[in-house]
Amino acid sequence: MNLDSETKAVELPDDHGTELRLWLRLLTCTTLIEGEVRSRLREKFDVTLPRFDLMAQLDKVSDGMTLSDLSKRMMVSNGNVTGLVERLVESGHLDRRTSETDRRVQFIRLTKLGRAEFRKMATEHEKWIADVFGDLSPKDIRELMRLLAKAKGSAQRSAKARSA
Amino acid sequence: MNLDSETKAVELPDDHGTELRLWLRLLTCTTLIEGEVRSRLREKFDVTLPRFDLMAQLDKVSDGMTLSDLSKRMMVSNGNVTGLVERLVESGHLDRRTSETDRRVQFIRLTKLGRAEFRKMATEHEKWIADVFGDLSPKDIRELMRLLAKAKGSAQRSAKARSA
DNA sequence: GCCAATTGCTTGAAGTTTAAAGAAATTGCA
DNA sequence: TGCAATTTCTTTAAACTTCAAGCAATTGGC
Repeated sequence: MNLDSETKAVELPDDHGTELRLWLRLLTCTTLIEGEVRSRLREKFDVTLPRFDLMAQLDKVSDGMTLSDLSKRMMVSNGNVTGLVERLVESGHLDRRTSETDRRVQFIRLTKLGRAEFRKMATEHEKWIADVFGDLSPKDIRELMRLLAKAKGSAQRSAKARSA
Repeated sequence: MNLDSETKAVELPDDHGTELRLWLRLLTCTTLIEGEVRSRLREKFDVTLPRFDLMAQLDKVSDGMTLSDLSKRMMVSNGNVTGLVERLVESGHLDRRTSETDRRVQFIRLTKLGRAEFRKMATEHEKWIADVFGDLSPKDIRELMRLLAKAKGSAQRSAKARSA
């Protein structure tokens, strides 16, 4: 009887505990910060996080974006974006225009109102985030950025391998 | 005229850009992994992520947990947990029992079926996560753990300061 | 013991989210 | 050209989520 291999098999049926703990910690951090941002957005601006996120994507460009672009960037489903855009057009923050060369395509832009309101929120938002990470040194931040970039690459590789 | 202070004021109206980029990267990582886990859970086990998360909390304990405990640990609202538990009791995965000493309190446990199914899923889940972080060295993982712990502490401090 | 405050949970409304199916338009290829 | 794939977007159903209001039970002064 091979005691070594027996013991190993029982105690280390592949030790993936550290990765799991890492994932849970990552998730906890994100959930915590997301909840905080959500609360503050509601409290100070009476706006939901998804709407803020959508406007943030649109604020980056001047000439509009299609629904598909939005759903890819926000990493949510197409149908989801349809509904969000609908409500934001309704409230006067967004402007939708059908493409002249491809009638399936809708270009979405921030209205003047939408951009003005977003800019106000974004300024505050940036301060909140700075405060949230206030205990981290510049070096900590650089290191986190680097490691998260590596993690992102790894996760993309893993996701791609599955769907292939 | 003081050129220095002028320039500074224009170019650095508080530079919080790095923190914001860090937050977006953190969020992207989490969203990416979460989406991957969600897909695989649905695909292989036909279960939703929230249900898996809830069962994961209950699997840690043998003698059950109250709804409040669950909502605190999962960092979601009370009403949310009520609905989730309801559906999982319905499907035979959970068991609810009213406390004898405090009739407001409900103790929730995994049924035999629930625990068996969860264990199967958890084994697979752990492998997925190990693969997701597969490109990271043990040292990378240790560093990420450390920095995320620091970030979590910082975020908690920030959240607490606001609500105070 | 009384009763205001607190705690545990549920409910209802509004919104977000996904997955899946489908409609409309365009593209590419034989 | 013809028409099968593809792309873009919408729709639908079910589930998830939050917030706020509310109910019932318990607790902590007094």
